[in-house]
Amino acid sequence: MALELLRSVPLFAGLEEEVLAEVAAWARPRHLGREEVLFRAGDPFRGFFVVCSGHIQLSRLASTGQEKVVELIGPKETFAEAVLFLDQPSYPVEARGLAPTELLELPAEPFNRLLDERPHLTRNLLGTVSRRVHRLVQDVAALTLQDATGRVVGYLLARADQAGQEGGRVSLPVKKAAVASRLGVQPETFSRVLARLREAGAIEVERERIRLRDPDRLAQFLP
Amino acid sequence: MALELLRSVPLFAGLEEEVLAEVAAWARPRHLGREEVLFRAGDPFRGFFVVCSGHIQLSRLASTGQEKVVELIGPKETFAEAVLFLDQPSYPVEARGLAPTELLELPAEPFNRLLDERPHLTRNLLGTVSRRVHRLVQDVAALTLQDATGRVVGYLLARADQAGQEGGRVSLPVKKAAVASRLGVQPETFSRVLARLREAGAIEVERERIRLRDPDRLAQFLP
DNA sequence: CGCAGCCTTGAAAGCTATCAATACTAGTGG
DNA sequence: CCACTAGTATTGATAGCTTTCAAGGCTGCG
Repeated sequence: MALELLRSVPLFAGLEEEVLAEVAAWARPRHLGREEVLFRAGDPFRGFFVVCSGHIQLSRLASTGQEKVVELIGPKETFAEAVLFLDQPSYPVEARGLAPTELLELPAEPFNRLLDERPHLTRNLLGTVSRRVHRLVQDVAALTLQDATGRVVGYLLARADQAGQEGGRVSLPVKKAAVASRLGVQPETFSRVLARLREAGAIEVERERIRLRDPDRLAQFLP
Repeated sequence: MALELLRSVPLFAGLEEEVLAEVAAWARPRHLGREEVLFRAGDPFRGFFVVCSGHIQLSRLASTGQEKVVELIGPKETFAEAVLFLDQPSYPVEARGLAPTELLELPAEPFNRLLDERPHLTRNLLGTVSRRVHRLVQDVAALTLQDATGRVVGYLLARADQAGQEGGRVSLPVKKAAVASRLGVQPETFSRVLARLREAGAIEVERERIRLRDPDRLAQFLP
């Protein structure tokens, strides 16, 4: 049920039940198949989204055909909220499903009105967008201050923290090429880095499951 | 005068005079010398800032001593607004003056209260932070999809648009090494790229002033 | 069983960083 | 007014990392 899910989304944390219900009433369920495009860069803004299950890839395309994955979005995460407030509301990236994915679409207009009535929601939204700024700044720094190995190690350690899985088990959310692009690396390089970490005894790789067998040794690969 | 300046800051655009006056009353003037540090990464958040004159460099330091300039802030621009809304309010970057700089510091607390009373201000703030997200996404994409030449050309063209100086005159806001770092390039590479563009007849360089003599030819250097 | 997609591995090329030296500028003090 | 100096920018040569191109291996599905 939509309401159930919304409650666990940080953006809606701490909201009164009635507000939550109102949001849920507006939310439009959407399904997205594997490799299916939700919107393209430049499309006019209609609303933003909450992921219920599955994974979304936000990417930017170069004129050469290359693409860079800007972000990978998983369950209970929102995306495109910041587009609401741009002067020219059009999506700056492309969104595509990486697997069969269930979404909720939150249309711009009713949400916009709700913001004016509910300061708490607005405050949450500012927090969400601000965290995104923070993460992007980290990404920019990582892309210039760290080499490929450093970025991969940083990603693994961050994911181990966040997932909180004991024993340092990390599982890549999507196919490796997408993670590689997210980290600003070619798939081949990503594979080679993992191989080197494995040979060094820092990790064990089995399919998309990675065990951080020696986090300290792993951390030594950071610049 | 502070009030005069605030009026021209996008963040405060369209606000009632009384609100503007209130903000101005709280604003604390600060002076920053060349290379003087305003705050370091990790310092507890006290407030955010408006640049009156001069230039600020926001940078992130690696453990190796290297630094990456995340953003260059000029007159009438604000920075660190997004830090207000992080769960753990501490500055994620270092701010340093690149020249003698006049600032206004807007302390967190009174501002926070004002936000709850003034939806318009909150809306502006969301717009400002969202634009920052947008720019950062562009930066991330540029760092991975374009080579050094592409990023320099992109920067020159963007600055020519924004400055709106006729005849395509661009002047670098600060010393070249800072601009280079902002673009994710070493100073030597930046110098070489400019030299190549000059030899190709696309630009003329004189000190920190650059003339875009042939924007079309310049654009051909983009990937 | 065979095919398609994904991942891995190898070799070579390209771009950028790094190290080093020189030119240049601006600000300082004689 | 000129010489000096420190900071800044340019240029050259080399090394290193990553990308690119190519081929082989693995897996899951029809």
